[in-house]
Amino acid sequence: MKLEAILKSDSLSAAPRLLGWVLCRQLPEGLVKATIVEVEAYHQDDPASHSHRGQTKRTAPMFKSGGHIYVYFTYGMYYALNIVTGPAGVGEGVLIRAAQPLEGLETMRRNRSRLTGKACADRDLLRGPGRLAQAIGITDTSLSGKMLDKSSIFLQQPLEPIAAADIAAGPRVGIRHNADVPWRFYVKSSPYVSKSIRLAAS
DNA sequence: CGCACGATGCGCT
DNA sequence: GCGCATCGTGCGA
Repeated sequence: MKLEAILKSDSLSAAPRLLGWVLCRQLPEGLVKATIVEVEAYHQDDPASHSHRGQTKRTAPMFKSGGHIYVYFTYGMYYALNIVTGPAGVGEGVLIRAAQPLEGLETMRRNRSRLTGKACADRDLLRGPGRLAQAIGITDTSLSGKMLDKSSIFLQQPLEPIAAADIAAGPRVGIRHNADVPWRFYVKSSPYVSKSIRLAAS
């Protein structure tokens, strides 16, 4: 399936289809690549979504057309990366929660250790939205509202398509409202999904 | 191991 | 003020 078609669809359809796509980020030190293994869908009618209470300066990118980027800052210290989906005017998107490192491991390790001061296992480099953003060098919200490809972030087609049988759905992580709906999607066989999910799945 | 809590700043009521 | 689409640490078993 073409990326354009995926990004044009609503977040619930787009989220599982983004699994397996390769997230790429061009940094001064070099190119960094990782395979997306865990995502969550958020849309306007969803009380857990930032777009639910309407458009604000912060959430405006969510209301742009599919393929834009939405970056938000939370818990006083973490950033999280979302891919906006759907038509312009509708506030929805897909949170990238975890990925498997492919290229630029050195750069990612350096980016992560810069904050903690400690070494980080390869498996943990991109496990969780906050860590993922750190590893690929997102240190502010300046990418929010930019378009994929026209910025330093873009997606490449999966090296191998993820089998439908290898995709699982479950409740989303860390939210209060609408916490029961199974709008988190992840690659069942991947050891790179976040820990709470692996516990929930096992 | 698992669990509980503190860090830390911005958007929203 | 409060709460957050989180993470690392420190403690006890």
